[in-house]
Amino acid sequence: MSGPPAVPDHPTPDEFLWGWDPTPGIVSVWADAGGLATVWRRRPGVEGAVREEARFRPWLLLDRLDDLAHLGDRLRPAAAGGTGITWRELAGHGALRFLVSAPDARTLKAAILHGARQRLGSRISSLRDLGAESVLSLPPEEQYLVATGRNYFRDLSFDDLRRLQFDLETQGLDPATDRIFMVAVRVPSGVVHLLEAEAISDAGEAGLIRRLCAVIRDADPDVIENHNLHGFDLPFLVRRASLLGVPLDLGRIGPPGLRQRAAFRGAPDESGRRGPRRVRYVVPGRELIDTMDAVWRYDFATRELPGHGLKAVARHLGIAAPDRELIRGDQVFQVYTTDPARVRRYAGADVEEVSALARLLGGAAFALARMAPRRYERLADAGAATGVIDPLLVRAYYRAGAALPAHDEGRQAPHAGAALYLFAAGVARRVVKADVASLYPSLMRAFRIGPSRDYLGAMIAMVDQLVELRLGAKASARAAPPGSAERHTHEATSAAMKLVVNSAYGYLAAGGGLTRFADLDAANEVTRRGREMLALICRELASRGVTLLEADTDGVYFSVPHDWAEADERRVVSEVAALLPPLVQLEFEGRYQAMLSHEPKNYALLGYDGTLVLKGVAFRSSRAEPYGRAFLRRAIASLLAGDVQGVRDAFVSTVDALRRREVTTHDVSSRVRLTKSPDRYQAIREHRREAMYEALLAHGRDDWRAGDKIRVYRAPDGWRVATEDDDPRDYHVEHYVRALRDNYGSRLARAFNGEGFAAVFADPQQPSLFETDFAAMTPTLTLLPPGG
DNA sequence: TCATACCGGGG
DNA sequence: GTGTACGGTATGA
Repeated sequence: MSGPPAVPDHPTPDEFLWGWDPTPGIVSVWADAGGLATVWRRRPGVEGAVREEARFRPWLLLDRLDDLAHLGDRLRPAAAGGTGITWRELAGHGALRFLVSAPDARTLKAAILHGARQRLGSRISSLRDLGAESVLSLPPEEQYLVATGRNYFRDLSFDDLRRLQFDLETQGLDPATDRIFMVAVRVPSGVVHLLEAEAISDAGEAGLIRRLCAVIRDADPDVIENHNLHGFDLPFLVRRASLLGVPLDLGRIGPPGLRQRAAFRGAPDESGRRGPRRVRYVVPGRELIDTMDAVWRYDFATRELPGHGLKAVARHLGIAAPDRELIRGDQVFQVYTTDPARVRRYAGADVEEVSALARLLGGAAFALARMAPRRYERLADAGAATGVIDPLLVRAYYRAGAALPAHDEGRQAPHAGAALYLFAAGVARRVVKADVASLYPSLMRAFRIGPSRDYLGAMIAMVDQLVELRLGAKASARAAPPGSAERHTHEATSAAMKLVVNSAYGYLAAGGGLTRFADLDAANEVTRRGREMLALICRELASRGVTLLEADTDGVYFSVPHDWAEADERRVVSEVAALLPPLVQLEFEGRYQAMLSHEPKNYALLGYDGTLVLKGVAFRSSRAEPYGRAFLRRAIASLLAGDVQGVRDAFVSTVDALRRREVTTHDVSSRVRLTKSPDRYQAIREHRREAMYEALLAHGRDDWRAGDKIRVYRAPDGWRVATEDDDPRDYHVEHYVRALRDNYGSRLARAFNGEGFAAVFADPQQPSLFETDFAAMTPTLTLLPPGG
């Protein structure tokens, strides 16, 4: 490859990121193969959206013109100003170098297929059969947005959108048999309508669906939201409406009925049911947003949510009302028959929470839609690499008039990942954490590592710009009043930029089957630089007199000598930071009284304010029994305070409490999930008995459902079911005594030598030959050999 | 015991 | 036309 080829136009990095057409206020786009784009725009504070129609020329990219040669002189160069099918050869090195367009995508497609069949045979039935290496064809809306340089939401803030939430209440989960009996609808003004079927009958349900459509048409929202909208409410509604023969007239134009698009997550495809083929519903003029997607994306970054259900998330994020009505899913309809007011409160709370959740977490997708040439609803459920970066790159090359590289499946190069070292195990004091902010994007910028085939340098230019812009967005967010729309928009912009920047590396590593510019060599170079950087940081820290504890990918824990002050800690971090390339920033992240280092990625930290944080599966197993969990926290708190006597006391008192049966049944029970239904278990019971189910049956229960969670505990003769209102304390004491030492005590073992551990966790009822002076013992730190 | 298959959510 | 990921549990060999 020679140097970068000349390209006819010179898009700016600004245009890579933001497009170039300043048209403000676009809230939805719908385009068809005939080259008609319908655009809805609104002005802040004005209730109605304006509908505009625009003509565009459908276009696609080909690797050759051969298949259009049969058109003869009906195929004309774009420069000659033809109105039929035209072509233009793009500059640069990419395989997809012919931009062809026509007034109608269908005639263009038909012409290509006609030629392709002559060349390759009749098995070619769609453009897809030509392969991604030969053709790039975008959905009509994206063709329009790429070609015009327009984007959604310019000059709008999230609160300028007209958003509507609706939530179905049904008799059950199966639309073949269960009816919709209530729908809660929150319209953009904030008013909540509770629509109810006048009777539990075909006519009653059909009337309910008609009223739902009428409320939505009246409110005329830009956006329709719910939690699991695409996984439950829409497919359920579509199915019921079809069974009842009610038209679903929800769009802003066109005939009634929802359209479908292929999606990875969504409802199962009704026709073919092999593989992960799913569909999502689409409607002209409105964006259908599932808050579960936003929750998913949020949890991917934070990994702190207890679950992804609406109620759990709302509670966790502090948007659930304190008196929030809760009803178990399988009881909703039954409660409705006896206490309908309760179900109304419940359904109303659902839509209120969805609205708050969408506002809290939906901003990132909103901000992305101001950059990438895709519909807002697509950006809300797309992965960052294929869903955001790829469209941005395609637009950058289109704008430059530059040929696009085709997907390259490439080789499956072995990929070396991040570095992980455990330098020491046991208890360390005066611990400091230092880490590199956004390590991988920083390395890409610092060493100019980008996809080798990105000859415009668009990806690095975008990462550079996003990182810089994000600093500005963060500052603007801080400057804006808390809770204001302005602050919200800036925070969302910052979050969206972080998402894109952090996925740039993932884009490289994803492999050519997924992303157009994938480059495993570049990805390997990023991780290699990362390992090198981490090793350098560790080496330089160690040479300044600290003790290294654990290093993982982009951060390192170390302990400092006893006579160092915080200023000394900060000084070594800045000294080492100064040795790194300018764009790689090592930061002082935190300091702790003490750390228990157990295994890689498994440790406990005691802050100077006394807070104890446990990290890793060894310390936070969901199956852990409450008594063990409580013991572990108490013992580790003592251990990190250097109080071995306290650890011994925690163990002895827990053992004593078990033997005196002072521990409740609940506290020795653990939560398990039932996977077999009663029927299924009965079917295999003679063949193979399973303790959990036997316990349930012995408990007199045969009405459970697959997926239910129960608590069980060990009795001397097997497993039993623990219930809320019964506390028989007939558990197998010695089983739990053993578990206390083997499952929980063992997590402190690295802080002792063998004899010390044996003494601390010795059975209090079996006096040893000599007394141990626990108060004189100190937890130890063991330096591990490199590579261990 | 280890490998793999499947789940998450919605009423 | 799409293209997730991650940690847990259940299962089967």
